Amino acid sequence: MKNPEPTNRSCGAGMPEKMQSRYDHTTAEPETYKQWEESGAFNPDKLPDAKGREPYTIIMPPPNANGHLHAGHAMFVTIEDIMTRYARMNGKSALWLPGADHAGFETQVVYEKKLEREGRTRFEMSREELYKEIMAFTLENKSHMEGELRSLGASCDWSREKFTLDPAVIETVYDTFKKLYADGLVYRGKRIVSWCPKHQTSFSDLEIADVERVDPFYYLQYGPFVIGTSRPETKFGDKYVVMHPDDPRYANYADGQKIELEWINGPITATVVKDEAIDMEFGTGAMTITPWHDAVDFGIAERHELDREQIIDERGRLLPIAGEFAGMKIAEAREKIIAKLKGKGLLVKVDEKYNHVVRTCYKCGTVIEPQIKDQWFVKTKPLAERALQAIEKKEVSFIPERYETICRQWLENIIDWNISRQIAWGIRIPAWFCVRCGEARVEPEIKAKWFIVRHGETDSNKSKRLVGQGDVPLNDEGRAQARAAGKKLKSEKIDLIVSSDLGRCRETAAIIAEEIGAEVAYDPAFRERNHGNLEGQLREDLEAKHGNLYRYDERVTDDETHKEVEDRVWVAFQKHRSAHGGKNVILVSHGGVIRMLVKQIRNLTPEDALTRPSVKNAEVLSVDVGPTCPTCEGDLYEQDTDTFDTWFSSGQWPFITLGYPDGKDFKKRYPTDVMETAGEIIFFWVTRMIMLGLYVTGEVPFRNVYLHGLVLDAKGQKMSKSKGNVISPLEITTKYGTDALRMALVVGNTPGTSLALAEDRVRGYRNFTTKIWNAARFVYMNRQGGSMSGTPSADDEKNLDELRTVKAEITGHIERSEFHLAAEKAYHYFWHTFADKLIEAAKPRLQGDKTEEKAAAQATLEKLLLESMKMLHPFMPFVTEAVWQKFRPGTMLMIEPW
RNA sequence: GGGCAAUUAGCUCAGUUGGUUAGAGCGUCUCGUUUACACCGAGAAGGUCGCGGGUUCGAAUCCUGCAUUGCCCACCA
Repeated sequence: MKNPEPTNRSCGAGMPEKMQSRYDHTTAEPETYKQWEESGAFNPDKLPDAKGREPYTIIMPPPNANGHLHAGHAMFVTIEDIMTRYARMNGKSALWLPGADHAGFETQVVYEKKLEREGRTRFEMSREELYKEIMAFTLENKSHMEGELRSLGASCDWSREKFTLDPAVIETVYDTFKKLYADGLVYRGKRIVSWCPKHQTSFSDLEIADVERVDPFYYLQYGPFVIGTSRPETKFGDKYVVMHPDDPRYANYADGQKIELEWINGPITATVVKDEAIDMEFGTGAMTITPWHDAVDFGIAERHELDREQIIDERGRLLPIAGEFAGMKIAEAREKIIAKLKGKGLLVKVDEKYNHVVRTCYKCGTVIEPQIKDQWFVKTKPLAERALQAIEKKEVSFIPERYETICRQWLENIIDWNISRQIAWGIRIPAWFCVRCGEARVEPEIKAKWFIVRHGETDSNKSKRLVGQGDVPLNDEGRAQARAAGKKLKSEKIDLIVSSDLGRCRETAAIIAEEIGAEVAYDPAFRERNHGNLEGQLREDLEAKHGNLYRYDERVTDDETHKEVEDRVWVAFQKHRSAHGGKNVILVSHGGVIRMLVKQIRNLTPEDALTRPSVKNAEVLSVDVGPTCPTCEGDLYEQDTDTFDTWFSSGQWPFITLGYPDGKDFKKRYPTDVMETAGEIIFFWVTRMIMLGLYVTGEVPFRNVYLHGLVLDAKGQKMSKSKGNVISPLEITTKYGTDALRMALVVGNTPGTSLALAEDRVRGYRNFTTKIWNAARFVYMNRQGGSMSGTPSADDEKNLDELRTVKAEITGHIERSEFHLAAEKAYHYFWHTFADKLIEAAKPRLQGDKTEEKAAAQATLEKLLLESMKMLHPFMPFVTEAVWQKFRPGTMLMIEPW
């Protein structure tokens, strides 16, 4: 139980203020932080003598704004804050620039889990809705995260804080992408990518976790060959059998030779291919290939220009090529396929305990299903070569040094970087595709936007009656739909609405116009198809009588053909387009009309146009008008829906945050002094910052890289939510104080190695905090109305000398980034020299009756104490500041000269 | 299959360029209710520095081999 202390105010006026007998970090820490922040001294431009100071800059690795800080964050805050505080006290213009990362994929995964708990899914939401919700979620978490950084004592300059989705950040990221594109270093390629069927996105190689598994391995009879596979479900399309050119067992077969053979779903023609990628030692030395779903096979197919067929869809189900197995999930299909093969006598043998490595999604553990997809890639070789040169020339140095080799080896073996992610949360890729031919263009000039909206629901729609040019009104649902569409379009700058003049479109257009405040022009050319005497009849009755109603240029009876609609509508559309030039226009029309409009816009075949699902009531399609496409002469585009891999933007963080290219900070502070971050993200982040920094600015982004290890639990195990051994830094600081946690994280922790965080250790440093407070209280108690002075004795001089020696050693340690040694030395000096020995030795002198002696002893103690506070301040900023201000009211230890 | 790191007191870890009796925190034991502090003080026990070789006047520290553990990388169907 806490013993109630009289408050300071209750002391009589004129009496020296007493120090409370116990230091209460829970109240002192937030107050002190507030005072620091309000003083403005986190901002180097507001430090005393700001102009004469030499720049010192650390860019904070932006924590993910999707949750709370973990122990690893506490580690980086501690180390970077030590660096910053020391630099500031040491007379530098110390800037520690904070930030927050939108963490694209990670955050979307977190948010999807939240949706799942609420019984929702992103696949039912529009991209915009999802983005908006995640943004709200992220901004809320971002502010929590910032509060947590404050409570850890981070002396960073909040006035310069950046978020990875700030407009200025996005602009620079776009500029970099454009530059890469112009230099031929970014390309769009049909390439095999690592696809997660659950998350519906592709990954870079770094996001794949290899897992060892035991699975059955099947030997199958493939014509005259026996092939081995652990994945029979991919074998449907296998029509190439590959072997090593030097394999004597297959010397009789020639490259290109055709062989007829019986396969899973009937006879096929197989082609022999000879390729050196084959390992003669493995299995039978012959294998069939599935280029669409395997990276090695893809490589072979590339070299020999072989056909590729997709067997498995994006959700992990078999496609029609699998015949009777189509639609099945892989696990289900595998057994059945094997059963069938066995039935046909094609199963030679099974090795039940085959040990192999399976590539899985690092987030959900789902087996990665390689797919061939169009993605954006960065050609990393030239960038990596430049980075290697810089490392070679020691323009960047690493602590610990071994990371230099690790980094170099990775850069030497780098492969192209897939930077597109199929998620909504992130920076959308500034590329547009020609809707006619699919050609990609980076940031074309968009002259206008067209939105095509189908009218809202009518009772006829609902009852499935054929209504063409008949004039029917919207029903209540239809009006609500129109209203919703209007609201959605509000943010677009619409100049004009063009509408069919039939009632249901008029009404829809009017409601939208009301929402967005634009004029409406009517044009009968956009009326629905004229159904002639079929008008008003039930669709199913007509289908029963006439068969398929979706015919292209053939009448059912006396109705208008789709082709005629197409011609009429396309002429009208083109006429309006030229009339309304650069305007943003909404076109309100009918299902049949939109179908034919889409056919023209996308250059679809009649069959494709007529079989695709119709647009829903009040559904909004959009298309951008851009420059004439050099390939097909179309000028309509739609923007890529993919977003950048989050590391593509954070890889540019140092120069972005400093305001490249013209910012004052950029000119003064780039390259920065230190990049301090977790060793585990060296490939994800550090190497990419070096590559992109050099590429964009011509200089390395930082001179030094300091990498810390993992923070483990007390038993030395990796913390993870699933293990339930996660230590929350906030719980620890609430219990023992931030100063104690910081000491526990820094003492005994060498750079690059992991640290087990045991609560006992934190408690030990909490005790140290108390020790500091009490020693200070003793010294304070003995001053009589203020600091005293007296001629120091020989012993005093010796003690002051010793302190100077210790301080010089600590300074050396800090300068060499040996924070663990510096902290321990300061700790040891304070407790076991200053408190245990020097205070005890001074007691008789203080209690004696010689005033001069007393004053000298007191003055020395005070000097030793305050110097100790300075030495300890970078490590334990809170308690040292509190003590300092008791002795030197009106000043701030944080900005005292070291 | 490669690469890297670690192996020091019961536990978690320091030990900077090789130099006198190898350190810290926590834990254990003994003593101490001395007016800064029991979230304390004084003291103690506890280590053949993973194992084997080598270099050296001298090795926890450098070299080499081995063992164990952990991490990273890698397209064997």
